[in-house]
Amino acid sequence: MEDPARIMQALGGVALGGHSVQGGMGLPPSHGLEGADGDGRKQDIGDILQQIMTITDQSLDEAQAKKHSLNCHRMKPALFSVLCEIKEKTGLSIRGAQEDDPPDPQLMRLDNMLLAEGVSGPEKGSASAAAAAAAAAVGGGVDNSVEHSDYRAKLTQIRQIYHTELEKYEQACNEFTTHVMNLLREQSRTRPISPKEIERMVGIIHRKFSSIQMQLKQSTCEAVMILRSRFLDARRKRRNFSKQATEILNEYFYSHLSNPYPSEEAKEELAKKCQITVSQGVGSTITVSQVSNWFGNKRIRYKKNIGKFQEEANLYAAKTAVNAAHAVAAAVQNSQADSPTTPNSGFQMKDEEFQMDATESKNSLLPNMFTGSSGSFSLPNSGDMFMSMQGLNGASYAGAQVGAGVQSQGDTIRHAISQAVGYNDGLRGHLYSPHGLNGNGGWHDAPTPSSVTSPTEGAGSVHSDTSN
DNA sequence: AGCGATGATTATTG
DNA sequence: CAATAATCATCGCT
Repeated sequence: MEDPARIMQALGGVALGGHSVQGGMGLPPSHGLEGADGDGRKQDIGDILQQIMTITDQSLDEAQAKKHSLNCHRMKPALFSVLCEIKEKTGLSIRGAQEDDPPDPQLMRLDNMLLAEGVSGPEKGSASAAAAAAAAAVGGGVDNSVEHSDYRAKLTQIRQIYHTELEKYEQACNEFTTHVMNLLREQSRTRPISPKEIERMVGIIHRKFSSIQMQLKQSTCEAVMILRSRFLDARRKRRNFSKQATEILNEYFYSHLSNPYPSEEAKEELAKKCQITVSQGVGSTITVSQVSNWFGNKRIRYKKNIGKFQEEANLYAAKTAVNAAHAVAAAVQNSQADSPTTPNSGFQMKDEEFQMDATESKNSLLPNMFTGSSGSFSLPNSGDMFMSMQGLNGASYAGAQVGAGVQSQGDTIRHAISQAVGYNDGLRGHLYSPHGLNGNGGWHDAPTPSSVTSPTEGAGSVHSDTSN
């Protein structure tokens, strides 16, 4: 183990691609020829060895000259035999030092992790593609939306650094190996070096470099772990959705109250819509999985305490109702002649809001209301819609035909109204009636709210309630 | 600080 | 595997 170590020491000046490798190469300081005997020749040998050692530190010309003089030295044959002798004696220790490299379990662990994290592994195509793959691998899902861009970018960075470093080390290793081999071959003329020893040398160099690589891998792993934990922490650190986003989600929720389970496409659309709406602002972007979370939370919380959400339900139901009404009105052109209520007041005061809603949601909201949920949207009942509108405005419904207004409590009244409307509607019971979830409290079995269930029953009782 | 609202995570279930 | 239910952790307000 000594020979090679010294040689490496002698070659220590070789540049390693500009990278410090101090950690990996724990080279022992050079002592003299510790085990050498033969005091008489020791001095001579020491001198010559010294010359050999310093060869590499000198310019080529000098080195050539020195080598030449060495080779022509009269003592050369003697020295050679002496070296052979010494070598024979130390040969045993060399054999003993022969270490095979068992697949280091830790290295394998690191490799596996890097592979799993997408840091190592096949370098496919562009960096962005690789980054995407990496992100997908980490996310463990199809959730490769904008939210992860930060994470992805950092992971890509790590990946790039890792690969460049790895490349550099590999290159340095190769250079170093060839350099050493050349030197050894060269020196084999001055001292006995068998090809086997060169081979062994190469092996040792490779081991050294692979230990450096392991360090690199380790630190890369650490970096990924840190990045990951930060990322997870950041995810836990929630940010409330923007008002508009919540609005959009709520609109969908309450307009699909009978079956508030948006399909994957619907979720995507909602997420997209939320992004667009919030795009300019600093507001958080919303992902599909966040939409899923939101609906999950919303369903459970709504079901848990319908009362608490009633006001909100009315609000959004009315909103969509306004949309619907407006659309219907536009389509049918003032066919509300029958309407028992006074359409104008309630209708118009919401109009401006409608404008806004209509522009931002005309594509999905209306179709949902009419096709998605009820299938039929016979007009005659539009009066109910106006009723609900007024109710939610809180202001003007009092004078309207629903006499219940006597009680000042707006909430209860709105609740009652909503129930009444929920039962009557031509827009189908799901509009925002809590009865949308079958009396048992579950949505599960009613994916397709058999809609046309005529308003016959229910309506009566509820109505009577309200009017009293 | 306390508290409710709310987004996210976890465990359970069919 | 998606939905639910429970729980966690933070936000926003008072």
